[in-house]
Amino acid sequence: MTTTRGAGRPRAASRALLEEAACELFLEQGYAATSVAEVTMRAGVSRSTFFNYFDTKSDLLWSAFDEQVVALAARLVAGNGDAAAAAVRELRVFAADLGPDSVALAFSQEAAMGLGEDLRLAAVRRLADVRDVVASSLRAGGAGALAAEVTGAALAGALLAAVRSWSLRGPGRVALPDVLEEALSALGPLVRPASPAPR
Amino acid sequence: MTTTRGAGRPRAASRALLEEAACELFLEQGYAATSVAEVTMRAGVSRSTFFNYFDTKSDLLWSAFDEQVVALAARLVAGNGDAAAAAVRELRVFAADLGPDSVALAFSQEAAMGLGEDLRLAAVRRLADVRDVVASSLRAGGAGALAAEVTGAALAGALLAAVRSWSLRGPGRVALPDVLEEALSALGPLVRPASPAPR
DNA sequence: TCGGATTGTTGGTCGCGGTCCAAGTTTAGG
DNA sequence: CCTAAACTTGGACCGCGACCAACAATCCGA
Repeated sequence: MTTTRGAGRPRAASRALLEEAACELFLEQGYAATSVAEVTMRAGVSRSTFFNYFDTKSDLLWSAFDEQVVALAARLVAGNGDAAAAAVRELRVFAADLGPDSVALAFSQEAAMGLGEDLRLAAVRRLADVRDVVASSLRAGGAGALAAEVTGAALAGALLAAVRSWSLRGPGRVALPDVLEEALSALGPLVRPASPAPR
Repeated sequence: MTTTRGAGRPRAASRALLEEAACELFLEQGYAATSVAEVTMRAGVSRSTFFNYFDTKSDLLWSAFDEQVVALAARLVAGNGDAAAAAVRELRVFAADLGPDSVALAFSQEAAMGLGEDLRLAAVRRLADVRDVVASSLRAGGAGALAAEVTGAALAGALLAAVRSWSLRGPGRVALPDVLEEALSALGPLVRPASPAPR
């Protein structure tokens, strides 16, 4: 615990290494048809090692997104002022910070082949993650449990729909924050008061 | 192909049988700690047979809910008038028709032990089901894909939050439609215009 | 220079969910 | 009575994820 790296064997594998190998294989054969074992084969690493870096196969596609989720959670614990407004605001920086990484791959696969149930489930799991993070923040802000969960689900649904639409149109063609604004506007006046014209 | 049931062996092992056995075991040992094999053992049926009646272990808890989802989908294909209003309206009959069945068990388990990731995933899968059904209906009604998905997610989120809250307070103590109204009201003016004061 | 202590990697085993299939059993109907 | 349809069964199979005891590489202090 000195500063950066104490004693010990240096890491032979890395998340990035596994993600690259996985992306190649997913593009070649699709997500469902690729096993964790194959990924680790190509990465030149044992299967056991995989689970030192990821909890789940689907984390390979969503790791960038998941990072943003924990960052969002961290930002929301320090909630000041209107919790709902804060949630919307922080959701916007979520969108701004999320790069066109492997997340897009998840949905591009959905476009190519009829989205496997696995992918659908992995995506909606993230929706629940965001919903719970937001709901928890709203509850801390004094909202009732039911209202907090509903609002969280609505906002999370907007975020995920935005990410999906953004990925499908090909990231780069549009900016995620813009798509998110469009998604939020579909939520109607629920969120409008919090956004003084996003420009 | 005469009228209703052609020749053949009648279904001896009914869904109800499996559901009952499952409920017992879930109450005894919890959902995660109960395997499909155990359920079929108690039901006096082979494991293979289980998958003739259910696609997934979690279907045991959610079969009543799933029925309402297909009913909802059926009702929404015949969409007349404002699709969004119709969605809200049909969501209300969804809530009215959903009895306090095994659905409640899913969430009561969540209350007892710290909800397993399995349960959480099963629940959010239903959210996605409802979202997609609603979104599909809205798209058919002329809404854009993004807006349809967002609205669907918001409404589905409200429904699931309502079902959860209703189950946790113990069904019977409150009526699901009432809880749903409360959940919808958290969505704000998005849905208000469609409900001319429910009762 | 040597021996821990620490940190990662490996192979292996295990249980479970879910799929598939070929064979067997029960029923309706000609 | 025979056949064809509907259903059940056992078994094999695969992949995910958990777990664990051994092994390897590195750092650090004596």
